[in-house]
Amino acid sequence: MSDKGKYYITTAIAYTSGKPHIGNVYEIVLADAIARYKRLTGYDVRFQTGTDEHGQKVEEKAKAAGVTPKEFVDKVSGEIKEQFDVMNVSYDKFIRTTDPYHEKQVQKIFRRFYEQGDIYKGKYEGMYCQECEAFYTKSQLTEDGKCPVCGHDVKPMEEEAYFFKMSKYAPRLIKYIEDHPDFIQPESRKNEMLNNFLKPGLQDLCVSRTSFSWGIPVDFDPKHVIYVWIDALSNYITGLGYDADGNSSELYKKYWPADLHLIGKDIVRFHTIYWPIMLMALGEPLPKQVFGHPWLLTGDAKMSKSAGNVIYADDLVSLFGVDAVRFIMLHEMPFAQDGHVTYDLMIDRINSDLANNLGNLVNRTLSMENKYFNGLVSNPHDDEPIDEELKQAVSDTVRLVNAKMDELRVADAIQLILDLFSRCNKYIDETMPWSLAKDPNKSGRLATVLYNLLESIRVAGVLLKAYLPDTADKILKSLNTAHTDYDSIQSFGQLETGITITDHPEILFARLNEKEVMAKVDVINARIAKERAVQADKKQEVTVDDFDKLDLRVGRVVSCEHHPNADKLYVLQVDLGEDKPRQIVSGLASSYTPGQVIGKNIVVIANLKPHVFRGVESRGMLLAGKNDKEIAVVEVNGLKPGTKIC
RNA sequence: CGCGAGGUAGAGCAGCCUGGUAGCUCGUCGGGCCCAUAACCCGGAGGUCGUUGGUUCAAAUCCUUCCCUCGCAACCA
Repeated sequence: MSDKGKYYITTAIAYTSGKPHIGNVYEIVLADAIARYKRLTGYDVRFQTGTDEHGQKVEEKAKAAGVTPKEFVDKVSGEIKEQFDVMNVSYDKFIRTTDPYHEKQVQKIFRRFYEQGDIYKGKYEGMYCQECEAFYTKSQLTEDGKCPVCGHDVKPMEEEAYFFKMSKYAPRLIKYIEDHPDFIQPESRKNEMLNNFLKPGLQDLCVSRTSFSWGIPVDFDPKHVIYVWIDALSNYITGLGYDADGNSSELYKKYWPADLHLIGKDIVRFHTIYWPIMLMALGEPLPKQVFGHPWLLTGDAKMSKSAGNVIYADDLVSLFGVDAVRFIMLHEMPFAQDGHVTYDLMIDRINSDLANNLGNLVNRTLSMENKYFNGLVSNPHDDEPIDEELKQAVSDTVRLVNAKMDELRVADAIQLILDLFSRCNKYIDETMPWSLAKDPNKSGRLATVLYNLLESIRVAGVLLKAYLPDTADKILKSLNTAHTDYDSIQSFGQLETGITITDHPEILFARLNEKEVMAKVDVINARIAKERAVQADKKQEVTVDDFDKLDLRVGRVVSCEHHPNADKLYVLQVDLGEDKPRQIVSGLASSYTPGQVIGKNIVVIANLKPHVFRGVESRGMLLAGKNDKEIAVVEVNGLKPGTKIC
């Protein structure tokens, strides 16, 4: 096979805050399909993924779990790797930001930026509001210099931090982006970056923190830890063996710059602005392309544990098998728009595309070859004009798949292969082999027809290696062919004659019964709900004294209006049996109309410290149950306003 | 008027950049076939392409009005 040179592809590294769901895993599978395709077509591919393990969130989660941060990330990084591995992903390197080599290089990189003047020690200045315990910039304050939220006085406070001078490199970056139209994909994101961030002017980026300690320390100023940007983004080069002192590895020299950074659309900014600028500061070449892929959603909602719609890769694999899950992930995702999956849809697609179209085609073809020729492949070239259409479809598919993959349109590429299987099914109807078999004089024609089918299947099988590797192997193995590389599908007719195919055609994808699958899904969902409940209950124990501090009262809602300045808030007047009603601001707008709230007998925390929400004071808080979708207020009936609750 | 995406047959989507008889998959109805995993092949029904106005010989496609949905931001103590 011709050597087309190197191809370095990376995914974003996954943050070790918990077990990743299929939305997270999708990115790795997409990268895997691209990596496998590039390998198939003759590139020397290196594919890197890994985990991002530092930061405040990890520190807090570890504390809550009662383990050290390192113990915590060791566990979660392992879980993440399992989720990747279960998808049969062919990465060459799994990097962790806690790897000693990475940590050392990040320190060196940071120091180098500092020494060459790109990073300076500065002060994070802000106006601090004690009431809100929050920082505000001067421009955020009210006209008379008060806190924009609560209206109290603020005082200047400063915190020491290191900053990266982003603006220095901005003109070069703008030129680079404009000169390389393919650098940011899809193109809409390119405009977003230029118009929203680069052209208005870049702010210097704060690159260190003192507020937590789980991170790589600045070696010359150890009370600072290096913040996520420099730490996480550097993985793309440290994973190859980059050395900031100039002793980079051969691997690095061979593979850098990256040909493709595959990332989620939410972090395009970091990869197309901060990362390139860091590379400029290091004097290293920029990645050739950054692709911000869309999201994989369940139903029409983003996956989240609290919403109860999480789906994990290992569960799906246990239900459908690896290749079916890979197929769903790769095929159901549009190029630039979020993809939606549900169990219904998955069952539907697996049945129609994989079982009926692909699986059945292979099965019926192999069966006929066995039945009519004992599996012995021959090609007497008893050709007819109709065959040309099939052969044309085969060579078109090879060519078009390549074109789609060049544009990273993986779903379209897979669809082309499915269309080829479909064309083969049609060819069977056109030629009617069972009918040829009845006439001994047409044996040559029959053999030719079956040869054309087997060869078409072989070509499709080779192409499938990138997307459904196990299935591709099964197909090619059952044909017993030795011709399985990309060169062998450049012209029709490379399938050997004289070979014997398997006499036990395997069912590649069994048809799924929706009821059976959904029963299993219920079991899985119950398990996930239980896991969630266990986690949610993990609050610190309190004493009766703690509870007694709360003054809970029955209140009757007298009126309810929209907050003048906030969509989700209502302003309620609540009768608590006092002289006059209390004003309470509450976030009920997403679940109730004002009319539904008025007249309700609710529970209010009467002694909560007053708080101002966007200019409206709230004196108390009402109790309500809440998940990601809806809110339901706690109601009591038959008690007078003001009644104490204990 | 905070930023962005989208509204095309019962469902899910393509087409829009580069105007020219509206397409795909699933479902549905009818037919064919029997090699195969009740599968495969053919055909039908079903859409005034969210709304208003405009440009044009011609608009799903370009411009414009309004409506709706979904992300993000703000805000939900």
